[in-house]
Amino acid sequence: MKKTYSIAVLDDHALIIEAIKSLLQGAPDFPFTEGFQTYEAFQAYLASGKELDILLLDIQLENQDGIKLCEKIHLQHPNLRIIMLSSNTQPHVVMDALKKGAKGFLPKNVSLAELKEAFRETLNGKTYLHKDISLIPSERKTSRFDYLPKLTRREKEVLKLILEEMTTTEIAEKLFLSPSTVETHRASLFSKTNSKNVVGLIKYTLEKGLLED
Amino acid sequence: MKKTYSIAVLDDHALIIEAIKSLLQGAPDFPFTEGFQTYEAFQAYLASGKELDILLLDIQLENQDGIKLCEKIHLQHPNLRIIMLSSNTQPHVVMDALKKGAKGFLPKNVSLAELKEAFRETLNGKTYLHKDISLIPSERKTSRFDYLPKLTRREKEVLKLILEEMTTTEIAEKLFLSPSTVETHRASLFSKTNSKNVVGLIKYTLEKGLLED
DNA sequence: TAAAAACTAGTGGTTTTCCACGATATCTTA
DNA sequence: TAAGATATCGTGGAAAACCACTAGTTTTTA
Repeated sequence: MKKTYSIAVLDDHALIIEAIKSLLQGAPDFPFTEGFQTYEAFQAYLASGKELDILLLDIQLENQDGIKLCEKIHLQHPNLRIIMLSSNTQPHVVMDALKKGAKGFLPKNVSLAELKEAFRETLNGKTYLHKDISLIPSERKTSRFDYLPKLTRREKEVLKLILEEMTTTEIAEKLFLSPSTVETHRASLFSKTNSKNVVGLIKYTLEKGLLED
Repeated sequence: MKKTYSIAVLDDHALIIEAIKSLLQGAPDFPFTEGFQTYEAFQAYLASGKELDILLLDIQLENQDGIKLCEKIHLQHPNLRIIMLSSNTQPHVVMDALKKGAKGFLPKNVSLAELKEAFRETLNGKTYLHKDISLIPSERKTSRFDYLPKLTRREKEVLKLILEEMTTTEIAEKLFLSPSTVETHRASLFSKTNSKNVVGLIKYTLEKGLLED
């Protein structure tokens, strides 16, 4: 396990960046790494090969929808923990962000203690939500956030190979199965994701992180 | 040679104007003169007979195409140095702006040092481009930003409908085209994204944000 | 204005997907 | 141990995707 984790902030207000930065001076194990005011600057940083563990992302950037941005970043960097910063804690907003890959939700006036707590939780693969944030009870009952369909071992294997642009025949050969069997697994993948065809399946997989871990 | 030069910013985001303004407080020889959020305000200023040496112009104003604006301003005020502000550093965009009279190109998160450097260069009749900007398309591999293939209008339309799980026939009907035509567009989408089939195309589209904007 | 790019549409294929069935074997767990 | 889920494979067929061409028209750009 690593000793320290790198933390970045993407928020168009320099003030927020500064606030987080100064907060984190009290947490040596979570060193503030970088602040970005634009998505482009953030992209450039990651493109240069730098590593990052956690991103604090403003939900309302200048021109961009932070949740969409979250989705995009999440697709490109599945291992990066994204924690949304927002004063808007409406349940549907929170749910939406979580579905698009956010791992946490904090208000902008977060305390150091809570910030650290959120970091620990998300690094452990959990989801952290600020106390005041309550999800709609009916949506809460399942797991912590999403009702992702459960895929069987074989279905996952087949799905991974579909993602690699392989045809049914190729997958069958690779897994030493009959094409019929692979077709059966495909069919059950469509059914589980309510897709009409492979396009829907791929979209579902990428957008909801169906294949993660 | 003058001792000081007047600098103005035309950008619809007040934040950017403020950012530049505060940056320039560290450069007494380049006093910040005025910030404008609309072209009309800028025009009014010049019409009143005030002088201006350099204009920092946002490439993406609210409703206007900054490059066209650049051309217009340049025709009216040939001696005014126009430096474009943009996060979009695609070669063709840069080339386009330069052809329309821009003398420089900078990202919005420019540093004071670079800003001053750009001013000096352009005042000397040269052209200044941010270091990450490459005019040669074949060098884009070295650029920090991913190269995205340029899709035509029709290709984008077709791609959007593919994303909606529509079949070729359905797309053809919706766009009032022959299925053959839709197939042609599909084929060129595959070719442009180096995909073997629709799976690769969808992955590419979602992961690289091909369809954005 | 000439060249290039985009858009259109076709022929005639082959391959792959997707569907609707049925059916047996194994593994898991209540 | 019985039920249920998972994994396996089949037939047959319709629909869709994909390929390799050609080629005329329109729009854009140099």
